[in-house]
Amino acid sequence: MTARPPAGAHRATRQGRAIVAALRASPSFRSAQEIHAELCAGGQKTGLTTVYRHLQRLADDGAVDVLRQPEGDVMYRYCASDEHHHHIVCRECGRSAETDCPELSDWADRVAHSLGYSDVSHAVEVFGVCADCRAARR
Amino acid sequence: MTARPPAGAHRATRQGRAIVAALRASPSFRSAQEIHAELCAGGQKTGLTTVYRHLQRLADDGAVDVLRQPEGDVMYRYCASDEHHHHIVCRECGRSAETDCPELSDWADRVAHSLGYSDVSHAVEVFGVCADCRAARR
DNA sequence: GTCTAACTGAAAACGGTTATCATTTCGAAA
DNA sequence: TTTCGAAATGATAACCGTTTTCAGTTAGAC
Ligand SMILES: [Mn+2]
Ligand SMILES: [Mn+2]
Ligand SMILES: [Zn+2]
Ligand SMILES: [Zn+2]
Repeated sequence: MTARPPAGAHRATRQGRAIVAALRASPSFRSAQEIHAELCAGGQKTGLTTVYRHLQRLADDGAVDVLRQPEGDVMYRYCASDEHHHHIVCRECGRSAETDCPELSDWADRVAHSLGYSDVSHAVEVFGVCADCRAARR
Repeated sequence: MTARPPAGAHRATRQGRAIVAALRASPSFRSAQEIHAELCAGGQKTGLTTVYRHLQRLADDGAVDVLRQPEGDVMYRYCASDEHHHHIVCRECGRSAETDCPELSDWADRVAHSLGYSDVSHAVEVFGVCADCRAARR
């Protein structure tokens, strides 16, 4: 009886490394299509499907944060922190910064419970214009 | 010279009234497709395109609030208040309640400015399980 | 009643994402 | 080092909510 491998681990591939590298190199949230285009342009041939698959798994594993823009596109960013936190995203260039949110969690819990809701979670995104973009404007 | 009408006002139609009525009657956020199905089931023949058009205009006019669910579908709800506010949405049935957010605005402004961002806006949705759904569970 | 811009809705187009499936590749075990 | 099955890949097609198109209908000002 040939005891087969555990079957469940991730395998190291050129494409996976390239996708993680692209995410790590960017201070902004990026879409699957942007990453795909970037890899192709840089000579790293990779299927769009594969990019989607890796981003999805990275998100499931909690390695990247997912942001759904007001327009609907889903964007990903490699996060410095693995704690729960939120982002401030530049409306013009996409650059984002992270911030924690103790007061926010308290507020959400308090309000939700007072209205009879349990199992509370919250989604917060703050948008603005970053210093660079403001300078470039004028 | 026949002075033509102002050209810009909205016209009263059976379909428009039905859509507004459906929104007003619901305490939950509803999708365009849900509203369309409801109208058709109730004998109010209406094109899906028309539902989308009315919801879009109502949203532009600020008469309804727009919520993009984590899964991506866009949902609409007729709002009681025209002030800036946020929602607590039941993950199971969609029922929502409104809440204001003075502390939240302060938090967002403070954090954003400290990171160099201006023209700050924020999007917040709180999710939970409402009392009815919690009761129905067990 | 006339007239025109607003409105309607069936059908086709759109665009991002996911499913399919034949093929390739990784890597644990032999 | 060779083997071999699960994991990964990627071209293609399907999906699905939404938007566009366009020919026909209708509200409502005159
Ligand atoms: Mn983050
Ligand atoms: Mn509201
Ligand atoms: Zn910027
Ligand atoms: Zn509920």
